Amino acid sequence: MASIFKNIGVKEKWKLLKELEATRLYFSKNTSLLRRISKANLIGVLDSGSVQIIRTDYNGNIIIISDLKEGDIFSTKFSLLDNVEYDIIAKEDSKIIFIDYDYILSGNQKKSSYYQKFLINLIEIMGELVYAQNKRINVLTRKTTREKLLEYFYNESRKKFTKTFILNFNYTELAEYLSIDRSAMMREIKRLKDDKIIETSGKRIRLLN
Amino acid sequence: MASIFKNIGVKEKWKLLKELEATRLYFSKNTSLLRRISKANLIGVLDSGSVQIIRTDYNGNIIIISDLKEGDIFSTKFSLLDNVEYDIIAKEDSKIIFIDYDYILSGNQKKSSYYQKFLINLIEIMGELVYAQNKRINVLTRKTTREKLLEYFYNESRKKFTKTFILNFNYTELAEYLSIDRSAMMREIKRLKDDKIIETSGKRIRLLN
DNA sequence: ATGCTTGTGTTGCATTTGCAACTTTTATAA
DNA sequence: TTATAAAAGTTGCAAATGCAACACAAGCAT
Repeated sequence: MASIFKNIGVKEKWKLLKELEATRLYFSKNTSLLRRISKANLIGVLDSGSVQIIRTDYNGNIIIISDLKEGDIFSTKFSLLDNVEYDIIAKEDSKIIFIDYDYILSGNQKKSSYYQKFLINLIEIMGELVYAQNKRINVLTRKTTREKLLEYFYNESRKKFTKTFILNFNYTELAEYLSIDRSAMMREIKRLKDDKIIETSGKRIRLLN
Repeated sequence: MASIFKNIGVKEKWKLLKELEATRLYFSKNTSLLRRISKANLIGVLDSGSVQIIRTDYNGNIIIISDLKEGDIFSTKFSLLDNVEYDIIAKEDSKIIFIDYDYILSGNQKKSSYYQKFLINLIEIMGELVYAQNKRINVLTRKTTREKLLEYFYNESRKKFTKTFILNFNYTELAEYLSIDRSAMMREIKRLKDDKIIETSGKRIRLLN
């Protein structure tokens, strides 16, 4: 798992943050980050606590876009946080380091070894993000509920090198990930079982044949 | 628009590629890149020509995942090119530079200024990629055809600062981007017009109200 | 233990959607 | 120009899906 400060010592970390003119802000539980920070191009690093990126739809329903934990990053630039529907909320008291993204890109920093490590770590994290998003797009672009489920299951099976695996999500979350109605999903899972394509027992899924 | 060699001179570019142990390969029109390169963790930079990332579904239908042009990058790591359904095809005679992704991440290169510029450019490109993917996920996760269309239209309108704009896609491509049936999409567009929510004339869309 | 919340499992029903099969229009190439 | 291909526009219909409304189980906190 990539981390933005990987291979960077504590002292170097603070030197780096100073060079980058980073600021560390404290947010108490259930407060909005976007209420306090400008929507400029920032990268936020969750130093402690936990936050959620959420979307509020026209009905007022809240959709959790992502759950971030210590060490995770988010960005007002490449997340859709410029969009009015989106917000980011501290789920616990949290400390967040903000770094100016344009300043990173401007390249007028010293070429310190830890700065270069920081860049490499950022690339690694972004690579993981791109990969996760590609995987999600890959399932979301399937037309039917059945195809979405099977694509997701086969991917998990391939990743875990076994035909039998445990879901990372609960069923409610899986429906949200696949962006389908939960009850319709349950119905389709039953059909997959009736058709002897899968077997399930709780969160354990087994791909047959 | 970001470019991987931005702010890097021609001489420096070749020095950099040598340091990174990059190789440049030639692919003639309509040949598969994955047939010739290993599926190791590579970043490919399209030096000249054009390539497409495609997915072949179980019916044998080919879905174009992305169209790459000069300067664009792709990766066997964070695209889904490890997936058997995916392939990457030269649409014209093309020259492609391959760089080992793990080698970039290993950080055991010299701290030359052009190497740092390269890293920064890579971050910028990946940032754009993440943003584009987030935008697509944002529309794909809408439940109905109408919501998908309106979300897409409102985004375009906001981006272009006008209620009247020209589609970047043709309607066939738009349906593919939204992952919906084209005829169903056309039907819904007609309903949006009937309901006086939009007006269209060719690729020109006007949002009413 | 008791209540409360969250997740699972199910069903009926109206609506939406994909699909197939067309025609017409617009581009593109010979 | 004329063929040819690609895109736009329609429609009927069966199937899939979302939604609402449940019952029930599991987890959690007081």
